[in-house]
Amino acid sequence: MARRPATSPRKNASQERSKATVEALLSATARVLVREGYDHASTNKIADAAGVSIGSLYQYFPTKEALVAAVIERHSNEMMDVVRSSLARVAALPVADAARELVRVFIEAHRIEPKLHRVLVEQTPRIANAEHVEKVDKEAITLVRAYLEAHRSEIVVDDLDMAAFIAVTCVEAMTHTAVQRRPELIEDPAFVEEVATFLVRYLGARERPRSMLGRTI
Amino acid sequence: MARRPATSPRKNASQERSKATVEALLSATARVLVREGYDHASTNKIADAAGVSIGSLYQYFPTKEALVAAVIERHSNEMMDVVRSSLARVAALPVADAARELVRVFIEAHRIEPKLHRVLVEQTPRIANAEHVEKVDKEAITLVRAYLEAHRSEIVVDDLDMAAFIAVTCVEAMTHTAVQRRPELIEDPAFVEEVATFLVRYLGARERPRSMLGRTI
DNA sequence: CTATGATGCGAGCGATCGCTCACATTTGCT
DNA sequence: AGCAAATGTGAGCGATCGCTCGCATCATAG
Repeated sequence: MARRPATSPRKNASQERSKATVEALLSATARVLVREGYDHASTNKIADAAGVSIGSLYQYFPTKEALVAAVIERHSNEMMDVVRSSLARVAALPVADAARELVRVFIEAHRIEPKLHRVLVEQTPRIANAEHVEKVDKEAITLVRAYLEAHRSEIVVDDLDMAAFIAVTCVEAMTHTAVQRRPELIEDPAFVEEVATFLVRYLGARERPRSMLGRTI
Repeated sequence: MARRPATSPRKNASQERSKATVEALLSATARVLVREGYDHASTNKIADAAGVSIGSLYQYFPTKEALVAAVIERHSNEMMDVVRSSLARVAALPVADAARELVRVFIEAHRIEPKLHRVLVEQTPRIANAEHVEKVDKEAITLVRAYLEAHRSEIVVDDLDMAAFIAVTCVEAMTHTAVQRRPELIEDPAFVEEVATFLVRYLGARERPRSMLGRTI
């Protein structure tokens, strides 16, 4: 009898059946988190919403935090995919266009389950959260830095690390804040344009002549 | 007998004694929040830490959330004071200097109990939190907008609302992110300089000639 | 002093939480 | 079919939580 002490999550979900259980748990967790917030999202409620017994929940996730961490990981991976795949096609574009695309892709990434995103960012206990939320930014910074390196002749900033950090942090903040507090801006093309302009002027690339700037909203 | 049903907080803390109790509760709440995080900061622990009985706690604060909300209010008022008083002295300065001061004052504001700030921003239930955290930004945006209006001739942006929103949101984000994830940047004068430059270039004000930009870190 | 209201106290209630475990059912394999 | 492993079940435990309430103590006015 090699059976483990029954507690602790089962190592592998080898059969199809159990994959479905895990999937049901993850999506139920997301739903309950959105509906109840972190504090009131009890494991019993989540198991109910998943149509799964509480015992099964604890066979795949050792704690509530582990369950939420899995949801965070999945969500931030989805966001990273959007960012990665879109930024990959930008390498050859001039700075002004790349900046616009960077802004666009961050907004696009925030369209993925925005309510869940909000709960995860705002209510999730620190330990589980920081690592993954930070990961998106970290990778974006790396990608942007590589782009800036390749386009050094077009820009005037000196410290590429600093510039990439500033660019990503600001775009992320603008996007995040707009999504949470000014939803109307998300639909406004002038907003994308303005934030892109913000970036371009900082990086020092040539932009459209000022006489053409006109009103932007 | 005008005594209320004993429950619900007592209306007024008229005597000196009760003011001290309220003060003890507020500061104990801050301490326990930092030490335990929101979830594990129980009202019993807070009452203990304040050297006050749990009953007294509930005579001044109807719920745990109300108690935390009071701490949030007090903290964000302290931050607003710093921002307000410092920005008031900037009105006459040219854009480049004002931008630098804006960055500096936000960093300064984040020096007030940074650990408490972090817990309040990151772990506090939404309802109590959003209103006050947002208030600092709202007021800063108003102040910055007024400044931009007065200095319109120095800048090239068209939409002052948008510009003020972008400026404040980005400075706040840079500061917040730096405080939480890159503490070394807070002490780095080049960081202030770089973010200020970021702003100035966007606003379109004249800045030091590019030949002088040199390395900034 | 006494009386009265303001303030302080803390055992403990009811609810809920995260989580366990003994057992049942299903699946895969021979 | 038969058996073992994988997977699923849910009553309920112990802990903790937010919070109540009956009562003690303190401050002040008369």
